[in-house]
Amino acid sequence: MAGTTEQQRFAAPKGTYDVLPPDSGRWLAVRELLLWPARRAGYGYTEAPIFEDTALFQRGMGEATEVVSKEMYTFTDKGDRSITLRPEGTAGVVRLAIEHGLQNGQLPAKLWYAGPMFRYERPQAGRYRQFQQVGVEALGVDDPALDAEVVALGSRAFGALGLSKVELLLTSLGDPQCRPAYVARLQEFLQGLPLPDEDTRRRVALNPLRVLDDKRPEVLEMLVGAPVLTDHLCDDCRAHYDAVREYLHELGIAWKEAPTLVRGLDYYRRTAFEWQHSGLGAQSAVGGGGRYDGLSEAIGGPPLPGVGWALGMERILLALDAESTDERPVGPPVPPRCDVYVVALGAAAKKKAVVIVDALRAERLNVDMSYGDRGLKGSMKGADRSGAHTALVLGDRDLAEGVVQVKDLKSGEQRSVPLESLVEELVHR
RNA sequence: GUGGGUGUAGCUCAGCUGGCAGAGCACCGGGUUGUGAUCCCGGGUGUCGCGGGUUCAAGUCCCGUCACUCACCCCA
Repeated sequence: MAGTTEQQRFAAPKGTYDVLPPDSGRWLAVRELLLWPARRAGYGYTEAPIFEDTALFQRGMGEATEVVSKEMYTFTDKGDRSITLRPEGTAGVVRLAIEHGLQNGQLPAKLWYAGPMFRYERPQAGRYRQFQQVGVEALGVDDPALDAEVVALGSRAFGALGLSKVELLLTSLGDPQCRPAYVARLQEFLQGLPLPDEDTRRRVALNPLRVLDDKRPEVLEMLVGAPVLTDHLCDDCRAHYDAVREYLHELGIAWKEAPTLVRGLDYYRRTAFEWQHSGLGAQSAVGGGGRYDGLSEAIGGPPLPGVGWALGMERILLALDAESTDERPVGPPVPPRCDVYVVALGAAAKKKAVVIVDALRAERLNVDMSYGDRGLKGSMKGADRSGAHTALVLGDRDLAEGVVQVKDLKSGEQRSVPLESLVEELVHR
C-alpha cells in the first residue's frame, strides 16, 4: 500500500446488506402486511432510539445471556457514556413506556415498532449483524387473553403472507415462584450427566435451561429423562398457561408444546413462544416472544407486566422464497411503480409532457416519463419496462391538433384524446 | 471464536492436461426519422478478489491474504 494512491473500494460492512429496487418494493409490502393485524387490534406506532444506555440492555436482557455477554455493539461516546446499538426492541420500548408514564394511562398500552437491530455475530444464512425486526408489545396487564391476542396477531400475520410451513412452538417458563425450585432440580439432574464439553458444563451453573436446547443428538439422548418445567409450574403459572392455551384453542390457532423451548433473553417468564419455518436451514426461527412481567422492575420501573413478540424480516423473506415457485409466488403483490408512462417527441412536446405528468401525479396516479434523448422506440421500451398499463405519446403533430395519443399497453390499442379531457379520461378509466 | 465451500461482465455461471477473456440474462443502439412487449442485426460494459512465486506464457499451478458464503455456537 505504501506509496500508492489506490482507492479503496467500499462494500457494505460484514453482516450488512443493501436493499434496492425492485426488491425493496416487496420488502415494504411484506413489512406492511405483517403489521396490519396488530394495527387493527389497536396497536400504535412507536419509535425508540437505535441506541440506548448500555446498562438498559445489561439489566433488561440479563448479563448471563449470550447477546449481552458477547454480541453487543457497545461504544463510548464523546460524553464518556457507554452506548449500545439495540440488539432487540423490547427493552427500549419498556424504557420508553416507563419514561412516559404509560402505566398511568389506559392499559394495556399497545405498541408496535419496526427497525434495525444489531448483534455482533458471524453472519450466516438468515443471520446478519444489522437485521430488521417488526415487533409488538402489550403492556400493563397480565391477562392470559392478552397473551393469546399477541400470539394470534403473529400467527395471523404469517397467514396473511400466505406462509403455510410456519409452526408455533409454545411453553411456559414459570415465574420467580416456581422456576428457582425447578432450576435446582434440573441442575441436579444435569450434574449427573457426562456432558461433553466445558462450555456446556459451565452452562449448567449459569443458564441450565439453555442446556435443554442443545441440538447435538448425543446430548439430546442424555436429556431424555430430564425434568420439564411445565411439570413443575406453581398454581398461578399453571392456571395462566392453561388459560392461554384455552384461548388459543378457541381462536383455532394450532401450536406445538415445546417444554424445552428457551428464549435467548432472561426477562421472559410464563408464556414463551417461537415461530419456526421448516424451509430455512439452520436459522429456522422467524419470530419469537413471550411474557416479561419482571422486566420493568429490572430496569428500575414500576410493576408493568407485558407480553410481545418480534419477527425477523430477513428470515420471513427467505421463508417466502422457500415456499414460492415460479408459477405460484407466495407473498403480497407488489404494487406497480408506474400506471402511466409519458413519451414526448421534441422540445415543445416535452414542455407539455412535464406538465401532464405533474397533473396526473396530483390525481394520485403513479406516473413516469421518458427522460434523456431516447428515440421513440427506446422510449416505448421504457414504457413497457415501467410496468405501466398506459402510455401517452405526445409529438409536435399531436400538439398542433391539441391531442395526446393514449395507448393501452396490454391490447396495443391507441386513440387520440383531446388535451383538455386527458386527466379526466385517465382518472376514470 | 471453530470448521468447510466459493471468488471470472450489472446478474447466473462456463472456461479441460497452463496458450488471444466467454455464454445466457440484463443493458445500449439499429432494423422502423411516430410506437413497446415478439423477431432480426450490432455493441462487452472485465483490476479473472488482492499480493507474491513458478513458467517463454497463469483465470488455470504454488504460497499468502482479503472478502463472501454455509455450518457449529447462538438467535430474529
